[in-house]
Amino acid sequence: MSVTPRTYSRLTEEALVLLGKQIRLARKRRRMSERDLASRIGIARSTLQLIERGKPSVAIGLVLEAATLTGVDLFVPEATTLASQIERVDDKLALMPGSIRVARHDVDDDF
Amino acid sequence: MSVTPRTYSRLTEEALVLLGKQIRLARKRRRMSERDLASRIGIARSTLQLIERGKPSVAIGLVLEAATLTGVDLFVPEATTLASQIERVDDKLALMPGSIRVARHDVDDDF
DNA sequence: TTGTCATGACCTGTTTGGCGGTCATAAATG
DNA sequence: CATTTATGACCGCCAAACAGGTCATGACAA
Repeated sequence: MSVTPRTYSRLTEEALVLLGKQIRLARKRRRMSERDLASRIGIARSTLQLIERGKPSVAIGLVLEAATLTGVDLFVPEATTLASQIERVDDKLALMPGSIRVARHDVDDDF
Repeated sequence: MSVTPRTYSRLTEEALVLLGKQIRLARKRRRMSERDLASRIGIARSTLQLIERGKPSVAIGLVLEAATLTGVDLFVPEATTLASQIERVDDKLALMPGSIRVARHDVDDDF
């Protein structure tokens, strides 16, 4: 008993709640009922309720699917496509060492 | 058998892959090994690997936690706090009808 | 008002995600 | 070079997510 219920950072929880509320708002803007959107995504209505409530345990794919189907943009504030962003990150990743060792004396950087 | 393996929209899959790669890059920037970051988040290394690979089935809370702990900003490109954004969405939600009915003749709007 | 339907909050059974482990390979260090 | 460690890719197990209902309440339409 008493299984230490995983904790999340404040930022994570807020982001989750915000995303859920945005989806809920977008759904209503499009005049879709919970049942409508849920069946459109291919999930149960109970799951959509968890998503709109911002529950951390929901599979991220289902949440993003709800977001895209309601027109909530995840990232991409502007015109840049996701694919191009992936390429940019890939380029940067290629410049990084293949595996990471512990720093000898000092800690991390972030410059 | 053959249980129709759930499909995701292109946008969802790309967003997932991008996010995973960004986390991976940020982790390396901070010179953390998979083991380091995983234990810091409180998850198994195998789970972090799924996150960095962009698997849709991972719990969204774990992914966002990995993002925040590595310094990848989800939304909020600027200074606006998440809490203030939540309030703004709440205000808009308050103006929406409590329940959504089907449109009489035509479909949705998006104005 | 009355009828209809959306929502909120449950609950149960089945499925599957996440954990913890192993092993081989790759890559960094000395 | 040799040594050490990170990474990639597996696998089995068990708790938990998700599906799919039910019911009460509330909100819309007519």
